[in-house]
Amino acid sequence: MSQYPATRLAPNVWEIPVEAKYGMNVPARILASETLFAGMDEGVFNQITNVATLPGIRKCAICMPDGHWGYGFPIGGVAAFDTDEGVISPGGIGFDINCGMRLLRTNLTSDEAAPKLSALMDTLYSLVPCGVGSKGVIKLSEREYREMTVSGAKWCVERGYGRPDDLKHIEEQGCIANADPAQCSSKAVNRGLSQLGTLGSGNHYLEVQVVTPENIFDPITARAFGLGIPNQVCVMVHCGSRGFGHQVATDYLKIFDGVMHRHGLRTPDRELACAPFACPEGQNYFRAMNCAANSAFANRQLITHRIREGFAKIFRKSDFHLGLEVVYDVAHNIAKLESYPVDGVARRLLVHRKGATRSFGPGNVQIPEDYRAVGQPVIVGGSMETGSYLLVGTQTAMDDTFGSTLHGSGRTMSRTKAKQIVRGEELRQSLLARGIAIRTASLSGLAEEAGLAYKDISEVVATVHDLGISRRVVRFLPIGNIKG
DNA sequence: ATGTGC
Repeated sequence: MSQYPATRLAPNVWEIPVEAKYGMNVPARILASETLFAGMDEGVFNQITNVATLPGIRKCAICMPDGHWGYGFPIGGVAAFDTDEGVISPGGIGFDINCGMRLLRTNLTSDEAAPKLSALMDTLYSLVPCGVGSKGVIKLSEREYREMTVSGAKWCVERGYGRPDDLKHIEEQGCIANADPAQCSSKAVNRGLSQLGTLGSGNHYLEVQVVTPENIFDPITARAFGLGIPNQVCVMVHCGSRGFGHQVATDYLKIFDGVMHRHGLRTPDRELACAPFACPEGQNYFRAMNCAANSAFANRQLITHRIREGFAKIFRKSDFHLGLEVVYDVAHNIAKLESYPVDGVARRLLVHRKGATRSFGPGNVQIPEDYRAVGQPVIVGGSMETGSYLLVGTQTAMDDTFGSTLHGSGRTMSRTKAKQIVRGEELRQSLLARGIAIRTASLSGLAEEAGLAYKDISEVVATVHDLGISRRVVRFLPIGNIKG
C-alpha cells in the first residue's frame, strides 16, 4: 500500500495529486483493481510520481495494472511529452528497445498437433537460437546491419525471410520512420551483428498455444483476426532488440548525463536521465531508438521464418495449408509521435510506452485495413503456466490513456526470490504433467519465470477490459514453450 | 532486458 495520498476517481482508477510530491507537473494515475492496487509495490508509487515531475509531461503519468518497479520509470508506465517543451527519456522506453510480442495463427488443431508436439518443440528449439549470448543464423557486415536498422522487417522480407503480406500485420509495417543508423555507435552495431533472429533470455520466449472454444470471448473480432477454429494452434513470440538496443540505451543514458547538466535539468532520480526532445542529443537518441526498434521487428520476422520452416518440416504440409500467418506484432517498449487533444487542442506528443501496448480503436489509419473496422490487435503475454490474451484496442484508450493498454502479466516476485522457491527441473516436470512441453537453455532461468512470480493474468486483463481501454478477444493456453 | 555486477 502506498504512502502517497490516492483518490479513487472511478472503478479501477486511482489518482495521486500534484500536491503529493514536490515538482509534480501533472497528477499520476494508477489503473488497478482494489486487489492489484493494494498489492502494488511502493516503487511504483515513487516512480510514477517521479515521472510526473518531468518537463513537458501532459495530462497525467499513467501506470497500467501489470505495473511494477523498473529502471527510472515503472514497467507498465505511459507518459506523453510535448514535442517542443518536453523530454525523451531512455528509462521511459526500457533497455530492451521494442521488446514486443508477435502472434502467429495456424490452420492446425491441437488434436492434429499433439502426436508431433515433442518433435515440433525439438525442431523449433534447434531452429531458433536462444539464451544469453546466443548467436543467430545469419551474419551481417556492419554496413548491412546499419541498412537493416532503417527498414526493419521489410529488410528481411526483401531477402526471402517471410512474405510481403506479413508486413501489413506489424505495427508501423515493421519499418518505423525517423531511424538514422549514423546515430548508433559501432559498439552497439557490433553487439547486434550476430544476434539477428535470436530469442535472447530472461522472460523472452516462443510459445505454442491453443485456443479452446470456451476461451473465445468475442467470436466476431476473433474471426477478423483469423482466429476461431475450435482448438486452433497459435504461436506467440516475445523478444526484443538484444544487445544492440541495450547498447543504444546505455550509450544515450551516458550522453544525457552531460546534456541534463548543460540544460540545467534536474530529476528526483538519476535513472530518469532525459534530454529535451527538440535538442540535438534528444533527436539523435530518437533516431537511434528507432533503429533499435526496427532491429527488433526484423528479429521477430526472422524468427517467424524459422518457425514456418519448423512447422513445414514436422507437419509436411504446404505452407499455404498450414496457414501460418502473422496475426499482428506489437512493440511494448518504445516512444512514438502521436497526436492527442490537450486542453481541447490537438497536439503532437511523444508517447513513451514502457511495458505498455498501443491500443488504437476502430477506424485509425495506423491499423491494417483488414482489421480497421474492429480495432488494433493487442497481444498480452502471460507466464508460461497461466496463458496469454489477445485484446482489441478501443476509442476509450484514445480518450483516456494516449491510446495505450497493458502489456503482460507483471512480476510480483524478484528473480532471485523465485529461484529460491522454485527448482527448474521440478517445474519442467510439473509443466510436462500439465501438458506443457518446455525446452530451455537454462533451468534456473526457467525457475525465474514460474507462474507464481507473476500477477494473475486474468485479473490484470479484467481491469483493462472493465476500464474499456482494450477488450478481451481470446485467451491462449500454452502447450509448448521455448524459454530463452 | 543485457558479451548480467564499479
